[in-house]
Amino acid sequence: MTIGTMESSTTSGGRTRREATRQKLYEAAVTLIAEQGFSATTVDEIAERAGVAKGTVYYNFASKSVLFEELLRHGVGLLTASLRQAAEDTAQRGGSKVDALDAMVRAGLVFIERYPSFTQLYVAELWRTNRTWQSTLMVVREQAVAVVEGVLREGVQNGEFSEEIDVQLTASALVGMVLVAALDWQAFQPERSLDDVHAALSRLLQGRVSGPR
Amino acid sequence: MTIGTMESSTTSGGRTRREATRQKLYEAAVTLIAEQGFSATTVDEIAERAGVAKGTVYYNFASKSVLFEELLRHGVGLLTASLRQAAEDTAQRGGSKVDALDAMVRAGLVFIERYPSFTQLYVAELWRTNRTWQSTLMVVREQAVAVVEGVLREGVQNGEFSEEIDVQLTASALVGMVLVAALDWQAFQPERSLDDVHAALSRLLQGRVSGPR
DNA sequence: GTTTTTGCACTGACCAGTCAGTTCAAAAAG
DNA sequence: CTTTTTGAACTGACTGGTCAGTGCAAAAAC
Repeated sequence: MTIGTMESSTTSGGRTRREATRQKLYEAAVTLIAEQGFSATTVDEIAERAGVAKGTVYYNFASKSVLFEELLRHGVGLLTASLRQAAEDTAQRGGSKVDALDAMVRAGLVFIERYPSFTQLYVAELWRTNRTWQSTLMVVREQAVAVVEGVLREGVQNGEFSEEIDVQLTASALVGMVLVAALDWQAFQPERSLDDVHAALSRLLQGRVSGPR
Repeated sequence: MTIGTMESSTTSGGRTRREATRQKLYEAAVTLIAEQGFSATTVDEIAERAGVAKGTVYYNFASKSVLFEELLRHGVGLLTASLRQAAEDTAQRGGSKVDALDAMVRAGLVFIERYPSFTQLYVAELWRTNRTWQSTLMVVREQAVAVVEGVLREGVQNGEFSEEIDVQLTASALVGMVLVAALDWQAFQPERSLDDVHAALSRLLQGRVSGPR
């Protein structure tokens, strides 16, 4: 995706070049902001890491905040698509709703393994208040959680889940479970395999924690 | 602060006033940093919110970072104590390990309800890298998670939990479950009662999600 | 008399955003 | 095929402002 950048290609000029620059800026920004936070990250740093002049940042994005917001939108878009895909695939394969949740847990882990910095940054900003990009975060959160809530609701309807479960809270809790477990995995035991982590979470998800019954 | 005495250890007077000022500064800082993040929060703001002169901040703390670090230590100390208490009480009452976990979930919720800003701020900083207070965060995280891990381990030993569970990961996941559910609760449905939220999480914890038996 | 707080002026570093100027590939003209 | 023009993309020095931290004399608290 980012490689190459040999010109040619494209029908009408320059478009490709710009896209490549934006991509480089996203990648630079995501790492730096994950490490240091938004305010502590300077535009100069982002430009330098992307191998681009500062002016280029402002040629491509209206401001530092706008760059960040577009980054958020882009990233959560990827996650949401992936979760939806997982749920759909399970349904088509005739799997149960628990299977769907399990597949989504895995999709979440895959995402976090692939984009750890983005995840870090997202978590760090999500519950802040008074920030300009607050609304962007909300919208984007809504989308992702809605997928989980959808599966839970369907499960309640078809009798697979108890009618007494609190869909909203349970969805939050599940997201939190995966999020924190995955971040800890990446931060403190990155050598472990995804399957390994997934197995542990599966067990928890399916209530197979208590002893041999 | 440099060498020697200066620490005349005023038994009655001085201690209290200073302590009160520090407390005011903690409270001001915790709110502001939770809302805006560390870097975006200025020392002038903290002083103003605490109703104190800027010089006082520097009389009481060596720097902005030090103020923040001591804040972290102080806050997590409270949480850890509370979790330990919950586990202990359950044990003394002869409850099972699941009961202990459940009690700890509740203790966590109580803490977050009481100190939502601190929790926000903590989550926002925990997985960052390259920060000066990184080590403080780690130590402090270790303490809290260790309490949960302890209970899980005891549960495995006495046969209440499966031997196959991954203690470390499961502990992370449980912490994440409570953390995210509680933050969402505070942020998006603050009108709900603690009992309500606790009930929903209990259900999840005890695997009573799947249908009517 | 000692500790703590105040108020305020000051400094030096740092940083978001700007803008006049440069680059260069492709289109138009010759 | 060669030369000229065009304009989108990019550059980096510069500006105006902000902020952590200092210094200190005087007041307040103890």
